Amino acid sequence: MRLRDTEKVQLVKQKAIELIVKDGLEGFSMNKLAKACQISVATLYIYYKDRDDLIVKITIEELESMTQGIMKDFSPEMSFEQGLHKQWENRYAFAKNHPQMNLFFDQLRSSSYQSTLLSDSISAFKMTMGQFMTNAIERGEIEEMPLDVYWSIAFAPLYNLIRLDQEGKSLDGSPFKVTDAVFWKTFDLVVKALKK
Amino acid sequence: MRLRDTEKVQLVKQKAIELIVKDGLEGFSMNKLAKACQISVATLYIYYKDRDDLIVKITIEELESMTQGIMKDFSPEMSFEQGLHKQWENRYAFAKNHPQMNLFFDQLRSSSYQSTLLSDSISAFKMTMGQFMTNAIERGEIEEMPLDVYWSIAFAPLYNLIRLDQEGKSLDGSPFKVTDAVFWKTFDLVVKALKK
DNA sequence: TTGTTAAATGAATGAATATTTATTTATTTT
DNA sequence: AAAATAAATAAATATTCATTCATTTAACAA
Repeated sequence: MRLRDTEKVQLVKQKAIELIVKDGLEGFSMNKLAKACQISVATLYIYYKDRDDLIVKITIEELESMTQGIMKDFSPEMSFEQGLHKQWENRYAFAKNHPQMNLFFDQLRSSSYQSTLLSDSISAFKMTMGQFMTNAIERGEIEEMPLDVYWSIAFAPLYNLIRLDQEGKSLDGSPFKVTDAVFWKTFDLVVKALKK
Repeated sequence: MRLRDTEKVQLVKQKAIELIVKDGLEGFSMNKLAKACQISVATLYIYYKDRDDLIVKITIEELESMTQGIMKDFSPEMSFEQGLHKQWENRYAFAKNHPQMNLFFDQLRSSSYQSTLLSDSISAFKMTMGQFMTNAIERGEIEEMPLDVYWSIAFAPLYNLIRLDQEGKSLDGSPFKVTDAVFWKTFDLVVKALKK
């Protein structure tokens, strides 16, 4: 029995993400991926059943790594301001350490894979986040509101900042990097919106 | 001289948007588009120079229609709360009347067309929006903050709500439609965040 | 009616795509 | 060292892609 070359397997995963971020799913092909890894296309079909399988499996792995990163040291029992701060911290850190991840997920969110992937697998994660909000409301820390309203205010501004930062330019076209100051200033305003 | 069939031209535009929203740019092809319109592929090459030209021209037209819709009855001289309310109203109305548009632009934002399209053409529009914020700060209606922070708080929650609405399901998986009440509740919280 | 012009077409083109095949290579087990 | 097994490959296949070509069709001008 010959062993599967784990370095090669890792390389495939990494290059796939790179290529999809660079060219979009539209410009991503099995042949290009093989060439980028300097391996035979056929090898890809040993690792994965087909193109779809490759994309789905890689995405699920990355999703899991991301939820893990986001949940680090977080508990739905934390106080509202502590908990939300931790969430912002974790998401900020993850975006910095995995600069391609948000772009990668953007690709999948705006593709035919969305329904398969992004809606299903994260349900446990979402439950926890829902619980956190419910607790905060019950404690009277924030106003009562639907989960979707909460989520839209609590996180949409954060991801918009991260996106602008990674695109590297501000809305007026000038160069742009999110500083810690700007980031936490935004956080303060979000807390102001939600707190009772 | 035979006249170009304007109904056919319109059909091509509409079906192109439909297909891109459904399958992504990745799954969009000239042959599929022709088949969907029940015309010859060659006809597409009478209307448009090539695939790129088709995508770019259609996008520019839709962008113009959208900025027009968003700017209706708005002026950067309006008071902060009135002006932002009008912006939310216009964007909400546009999203309702053109349910595919946000999804369509999402496709392009996460593609190689982004730099060509979404950064260039809207600059006048962005200038106006920047002016509106600057005025609000000068009048002391809102706190001082960078444009990107303002934008992230003022509009990212809105678009997140619209997206959830159009996906038709809430974060916990239950069916979801944005009601006027939910929409304006979110608006109130956003105003609360920004106002001095 | 006839000629002119561009719209519209069906059927090709070659290039790129995903996937499969037959074969070779490396590693473990006997 | 030989047999067994799966990894890895190079080369082929069938399909889909964007684009073009030769031809027909419709509308107007003479």
